[in-house]
Amino acid sequence: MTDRSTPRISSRKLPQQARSTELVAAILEAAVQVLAKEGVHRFTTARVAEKAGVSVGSIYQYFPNKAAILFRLQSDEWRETTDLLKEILGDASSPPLERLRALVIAFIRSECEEAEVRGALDDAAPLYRDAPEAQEARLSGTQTLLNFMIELMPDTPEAERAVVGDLISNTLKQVGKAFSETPRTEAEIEVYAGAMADMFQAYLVWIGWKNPRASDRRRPMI
Amino acid sequence: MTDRSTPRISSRKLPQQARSTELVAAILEAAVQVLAKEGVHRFTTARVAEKAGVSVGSIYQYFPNKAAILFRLQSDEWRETTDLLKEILGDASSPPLERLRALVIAFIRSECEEAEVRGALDDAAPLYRDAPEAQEARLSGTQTLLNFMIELMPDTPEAERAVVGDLISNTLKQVGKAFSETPRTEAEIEVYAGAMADMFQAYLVWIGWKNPRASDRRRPMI
DNA sequence: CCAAAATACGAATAATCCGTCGAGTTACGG
DNA sequence: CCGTAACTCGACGGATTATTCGTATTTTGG
Repeated sequence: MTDRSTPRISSRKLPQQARSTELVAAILEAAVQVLAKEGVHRFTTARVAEKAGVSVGSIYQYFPNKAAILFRLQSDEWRETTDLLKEILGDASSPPLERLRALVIAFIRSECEEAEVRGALDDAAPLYRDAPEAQEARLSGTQTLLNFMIELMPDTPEAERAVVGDLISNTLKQVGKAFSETPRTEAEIEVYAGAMADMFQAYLVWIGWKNPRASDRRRPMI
Repeated sequence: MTDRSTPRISSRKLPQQARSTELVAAILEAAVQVLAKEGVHRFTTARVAEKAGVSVGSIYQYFPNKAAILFRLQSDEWRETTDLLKEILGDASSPPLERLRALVIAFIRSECEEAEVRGALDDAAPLYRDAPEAQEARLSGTQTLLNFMIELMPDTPEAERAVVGDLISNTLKQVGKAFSETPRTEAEIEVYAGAMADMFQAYLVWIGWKNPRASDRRRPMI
């Protein structure tokens, strides 16, 4: 790897004809398989090329380097997850704490479903972590949750809300990741995610009770 | 790396004379420096040897492979942290929830202090994660906390207590790790760790309130 | 002071891997 | 139908690295 300080990691050029589009798709699919079956330290351009039925050179037509393939996979996953969260949070009909609970369960479940690939992607993180695109993407993912915190803690001072939001979203992300690293049954998932939701709820209720203020009549939180 | 399925990772042989003891110490010290300054992917036996002022061959007298050096570093850190926790939890004079708070703050602070090395060690985890010694060590670290949970939730059924304990210790560990990945001021540490302790406390109080039972008179939890 | 054991050395080995390049192939536009 | 551009190929260069092993040096015990 050419190991410049901030490696380019976006696409080298975009596929224009049909065959090259398929080629990129084949590469990505093969990459997932190689990653899941062999792990990061066996994840080589040669192996991906072989699995995809293309040549190494072709990979480098559309990916500037190996890390770019991994980043692309991670990027796609992030997008999917963000969409999932947005969908749940967008349903304004159910009360905030219920939406939070639904979100926790959905998130944990989603992590467990693709644990194989995600675990390997985390191992590979050092390869693309420093790229500016990655930092950007991570930030945007967190932002969605932080905005939702305003709904959950309308009467909490901005500064405290930021800390609490950071704590909750980090817990969700990090603990969810660790939890999904070992295979889980659906029952285990529900119990654990339920407990996590309970913890968030107890915390938020306590915060709400600590900062009563508010226009006096407001639907209680639970 | 010889990449056998379950690589030996413990010491190859023990130093017997004074010079070899110093040599091992020099290797470990150099390893820390290389790791902190260069990162995992620059962590090579050659670089460690050079920094330590010894030869590559000497390294392999006492470490079966590169991963063993990293595992040894991680192992030492785990031991230190475990001792720290035991010390705090052992003080039977202060009430459980206060000890938990002290523990959270001490743990987070300790993570932040050695963030440089720890971050790199996490990146290196794939290299030794599968070794039986590592799995064992991880387990023992968690056990200390789980035992403490009995004190915190005397009236909670065993099954639930296990889940809650796992959730709390995972949160502490994982979120602490993520938090320490960016440099923090002492003030930030206290705010964040305080918030985490608040969250645990709110959760535990809520659980205690949900499972009242108990021999009626028992010192209330807060 | 000597023999044997422990220790230290570092060049050599064997393997791996990323990314390039020039030649060959396929599709497209006119 | 042909010239050009897009595309694909895969051997090869260049670089890095983990680990070994024969040799040299130092310590120890007697």
